[in-house]
Amino acid sequence: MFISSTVNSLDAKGRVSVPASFRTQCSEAGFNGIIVWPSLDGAYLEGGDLSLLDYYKSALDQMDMYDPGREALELVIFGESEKLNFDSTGRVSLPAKFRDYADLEGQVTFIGRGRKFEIWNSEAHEARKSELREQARANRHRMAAVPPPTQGGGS
Amino acid sequence: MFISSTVNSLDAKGRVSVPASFRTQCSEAGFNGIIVWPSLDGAYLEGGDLSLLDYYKSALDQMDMYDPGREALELVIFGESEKLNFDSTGRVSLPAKFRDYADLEGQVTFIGRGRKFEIWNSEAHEARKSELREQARANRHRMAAVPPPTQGGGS
DNA sequence: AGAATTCCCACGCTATCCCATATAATGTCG
DNA sequence: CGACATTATATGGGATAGCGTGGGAATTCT
Repeated sequence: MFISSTVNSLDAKGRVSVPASFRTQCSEAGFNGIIVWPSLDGAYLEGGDLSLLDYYKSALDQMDMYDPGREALELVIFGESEKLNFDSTGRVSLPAKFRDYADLEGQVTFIGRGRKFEIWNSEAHEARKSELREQARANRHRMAAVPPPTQGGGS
Repeated sequence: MFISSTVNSLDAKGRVSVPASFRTQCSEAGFNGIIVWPSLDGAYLEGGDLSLLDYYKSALDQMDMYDPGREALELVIFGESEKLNFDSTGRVSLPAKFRDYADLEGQVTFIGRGRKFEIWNSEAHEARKSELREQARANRHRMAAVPPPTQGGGS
């Protein structure tokens, strides 16, 4: 799982170090790099490991082959994603189109989100943080309805 | 899987470079080139590697041998397709009928779609992009019902 | 023979590789 | 318990190889 946030810097060549914990995550999934795409929900990037694409592929394979919705999803999910390899020191180089889309320069923030993660312009992410916390407060009661874990010492 | 989009240019001789990642895809499938045909849905081309024809063949084999629909599908899918070899630098030359059909000249865009890919006049594709994203947003909830991938050690 | 296509080589750009350095985290030993 | 050594991580820059592109020569087809 991708957890925690890290701020790293984007250099003049468009390269950025992927947080070490994310890297081991991804390598274990079978591809020495990350999958990145522009988010559908705002000016930021989303990313994950290779298993995510397999996940989408099986999900889409269950839809009718010529469902227009499926076609649009395929084009956006596969067409706008990029496979970015790690270099020997664990960096990826972000294509210009991605940097433009998410307004990335200087400091960028990686935010773990479980199965995937987000990449933000650090300032932009700071700006939305307080609003996010409010929204989390307002919604937290909605996630109570889960059976408790089997006994064990809940610490 | 065919993922990511690339803009390449069509030269005066009707040649265009196939994106490198697509090329390795195709070569691994056993044919040093691509399969291309005019789309049934609009003024653009679709393409894939050799395995795609097998895929369609099995799909068609499940229909009744003398189903008129099957005949039409066979004629369109197999009859309109062309195998285009890569030259030594990874280009294919698009036949005039394809260039005309998809209005290709100057810049063309290859868009990965998982099992296959699309080839568009770059301007035409840019024009439909925002609509595609909207459609993807509207449909993404429909693909939620899939068991998660068998990822590495679930912690 | 003419036209079109395919093959081949050369160029420029960009991304990738590789090494060096800086900073932080961890471990070890007095 | 604190000072130092060692490892892991992040960053910067120069060298190199890969990719896309253009044009000429050889080949094929009609």
